[in-house]
Amino acid sequence: MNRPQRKNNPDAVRARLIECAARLIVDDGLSALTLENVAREAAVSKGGLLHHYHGKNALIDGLFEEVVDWFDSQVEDALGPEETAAARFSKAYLRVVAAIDMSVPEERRLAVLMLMLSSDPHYCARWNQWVEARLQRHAKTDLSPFARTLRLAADGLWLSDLGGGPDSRPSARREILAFLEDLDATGAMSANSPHEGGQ
Amino acid sequence: MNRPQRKNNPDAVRARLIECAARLIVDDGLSALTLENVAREAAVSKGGLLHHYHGKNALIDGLFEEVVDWFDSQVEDALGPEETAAARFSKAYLRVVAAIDMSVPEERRLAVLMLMLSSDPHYCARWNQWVEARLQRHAKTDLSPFARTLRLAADGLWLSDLGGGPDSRPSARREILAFLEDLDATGAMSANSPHEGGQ
DNA sequence: GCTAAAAAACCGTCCAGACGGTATGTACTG
DNA sequence: CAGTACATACCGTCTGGACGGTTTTTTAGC
Repeated sequence: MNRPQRKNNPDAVRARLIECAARLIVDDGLSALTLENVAREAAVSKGGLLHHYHGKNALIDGLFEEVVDWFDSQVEDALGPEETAAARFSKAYLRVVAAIDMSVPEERRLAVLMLMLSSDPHYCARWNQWVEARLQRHAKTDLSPFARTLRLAADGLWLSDLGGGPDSRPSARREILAFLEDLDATGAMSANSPHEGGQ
Repeated sequence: MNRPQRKNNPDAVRARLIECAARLIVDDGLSALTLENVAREAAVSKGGLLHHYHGKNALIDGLFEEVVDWFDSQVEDALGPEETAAARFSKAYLRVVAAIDMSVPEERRLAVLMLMLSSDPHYCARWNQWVEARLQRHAKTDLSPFARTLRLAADGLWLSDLGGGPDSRPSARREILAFLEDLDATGAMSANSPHEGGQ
């Protein structure tokens, strides 16, 4: 019944194409993202690639969408139970970013997002849109300077992951996380933005 | 064409080439960085460009070096007077990044650095080298989680500048800066890093 | 100081290769 | 048979860069 070796598996091919595109970007830089390279990596012909994605932009769009969706769901899962907890969203954001393990392909893709963000104003705008939307949804808890700082630090961590900088080492990362959580515990974020009173 | 007392000034030409390359990247994206474009912007022929920089890589390397040097000198200038102050280097780092005004061409170039960092692993490595070197020099003051967090937040701010995210607005930025300085004042960074020395 | 030679600065053209994309063919599936 | 899922071949464009020529600046010899 279940043939493990189906000859045709377009969904798998599409997934492989996205996956390979991400891998190429992260490992070899944006300039390595060519249709031919992606096709070869995914063991598909260029024509095959273009059958699934009608052009390079479609490929990149697909990749972008996929990664944002993934990140979104991760953050959603990481949200703490208390809906009124200070910096609830930003803490989840940081937790997800800090938990990234670059050796896991799925998580590796987040680096791609970072790449695209910085390289193309278009994706930049779409990312900002996502962030703004989430901030609006969590306006009660995540507009404080503390929340902003958390997200900023998360972005820094994220960037560091991409380049393998000195702060991407697990020990350094754990230190930072502990530090920020400590801040949280001591109520350092009580100095809130003009909008809200925290805690 | 008659040149009115044409003066040969190769250094100025080189500087102009770098400048135009930076401008092109920031304004029109990495893909706009072609030899022809740079040459045209700098009012030099492609041959002339290649006379000064033996290939595109040499041009980019020159640009990279220049920007890093500039940033380095800025941070050096921003270093506080007390040599033993906690997070002395990281605070200067943050100050420089936070002071970036994207409407000033010279400071705009920092965006180029960010771009190159994220797009090419090679420059990523060289940037890390710089950071590591500075961290080693300031090992006594800048290995604490607080210092790390400062730099991370600076990177986040930096990235935000590039994309015009919600945290790049002056008001948000001032809030964050004030928050971090407040942290500093309350001595939150006293919990220092356990380990020492790198590599 | 004058001049000739050498070097540096700069120009314009041409070309091989890469890249995105198209057109067409073919095998498998339902 | 129709439609999906690919492969192969090919095209037009762009880009990096090589190359040879021209002008300007420097150096050397006298």
